[in-house]
Amino acid sequence: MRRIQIYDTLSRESRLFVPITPPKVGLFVCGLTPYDEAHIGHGRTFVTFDVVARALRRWGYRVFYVQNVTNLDDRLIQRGGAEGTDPLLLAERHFAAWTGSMERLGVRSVNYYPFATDYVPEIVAQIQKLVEGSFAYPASGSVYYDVARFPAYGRLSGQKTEAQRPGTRVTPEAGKRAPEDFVLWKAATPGEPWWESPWGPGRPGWHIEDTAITVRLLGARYDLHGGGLDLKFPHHEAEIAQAEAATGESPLVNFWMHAGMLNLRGEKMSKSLGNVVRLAATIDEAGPEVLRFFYLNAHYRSPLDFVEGKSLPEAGEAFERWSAPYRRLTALLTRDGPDREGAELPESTVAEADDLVSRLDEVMANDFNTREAIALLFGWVRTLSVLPQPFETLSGTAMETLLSPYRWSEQVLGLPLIATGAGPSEELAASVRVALEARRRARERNDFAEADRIRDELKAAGIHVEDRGGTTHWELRRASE
RNA sequence: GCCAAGGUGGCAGAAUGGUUAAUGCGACGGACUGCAGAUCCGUUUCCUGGGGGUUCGAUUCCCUCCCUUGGCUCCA
Repeated sequence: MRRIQIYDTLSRESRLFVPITPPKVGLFVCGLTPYDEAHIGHGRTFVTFDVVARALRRWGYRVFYVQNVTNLDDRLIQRGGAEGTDPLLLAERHFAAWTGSMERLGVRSVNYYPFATDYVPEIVAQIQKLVEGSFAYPASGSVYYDVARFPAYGRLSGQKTEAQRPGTRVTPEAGKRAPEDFVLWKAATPGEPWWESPWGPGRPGWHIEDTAITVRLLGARYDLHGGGLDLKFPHHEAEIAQAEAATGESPLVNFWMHAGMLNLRGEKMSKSLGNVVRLAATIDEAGPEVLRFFYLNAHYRSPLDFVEGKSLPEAGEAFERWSAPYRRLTALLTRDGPDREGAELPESTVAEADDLVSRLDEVMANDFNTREAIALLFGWVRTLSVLPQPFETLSGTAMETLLSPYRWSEQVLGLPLIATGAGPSEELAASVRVALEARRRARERNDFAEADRIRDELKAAGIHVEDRGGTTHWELRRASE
């Protein structure tokens, strides 16, 4: 199979990817806690791992992609309490909105979204194992992980434990033996959702759901674990400690992948700074393709800076040019069908297309370098724009050849998004034809004022008109562009 | 303070131990156009944070300093 290099954040190096049981690949990505609207930083992470799954599937792997949903935690309880809503219902609601955004962004590779509260028996069982193995201890109705019992704790993040870190102040929590110990099971508080357990009524801590879910669904060891860089410590550190101690197997995952943060004007988005850019609204404004293009226009591990009023318009310009040949070819094929008659391409062009597709696979196999892939595709845009034969003269087969690098992109990058709408309606097309015919006559009699008036009017209706050579082309564009 | 990831042209953002350091956006000039747009051609001069070191050669490897971002038990 293809040689795939993936950067593993635990070993801090790029390594050859070899699945535990090929062609199967287990992929787990930390999902989110749906206590509020998703922002564009969340979007980046999930588009990243969508592309990872798409690429691996293209290369013949059978990827089982699991992404958990923390549908109960402190924030949900707090928010629910403030709104007078059941936290579980609140989570449900935000989850629905969030998957809606994901769908629009073309994130479709997740196989299963397990909810934390559907895995309480697994969670309790795992905690029990940890208690039995003396990796965890109960204290006043809660259960804590005894970090001192797991020497590898801190290897992923390079963090030292509190004990090794003199001079830091930590507010001690009742019952904890050491400040770095984390809660596995939280004793119930009146009015909050709770489950029965050997330690009394309570609910799961934050970290435990992931390992209870992955041990159940992906096994004690699996191939890939993804998430935002901000989860590296303590969350992923805790996952390793929990799973490896509970199963006795190591390593929990072969490759840790962390997506870089999306910064807003150089600083992290956060509620307290009031600089959160909402995902759904951004998709509305810029269009899902442009946002997805923006994300993939940087390497997934690099920090990416988002500047309002600049980043997306810029990405929009680039995407427009990048996808223009695709749109023109697709329109012709849609109109005439794949069997349309016309000229074939010279051998050299066919070979060039094939070669490009292999190079695309190559750059993607190098730690999913989407930016490099996009750059290569821009080279194809140039090739197409200097092609001696106009698209209109080509056969359906020839057009498919020209589209083949874009087909690769549809499959792997998820761009352009396969259109969900049917395109302009026949009714609209007819009225545009009438308007353009009027404009043509106006131009014929050199009445350019009238011709431009018609063009401006169409533009206001979102119809972009271009005179290319002797013919006039038009297409629908988003009003904001 | 500790840990981690980064610092590349006007901006965004790749790559590489070695001839001219991608690609995009923007700007400028030209071709085409009634104009615009799109496209093409050209320009945007000696762009890899500072300083050391290794090397025939470093932007790439090592050390150090500075700066930015993230994490240090809420984080995608």
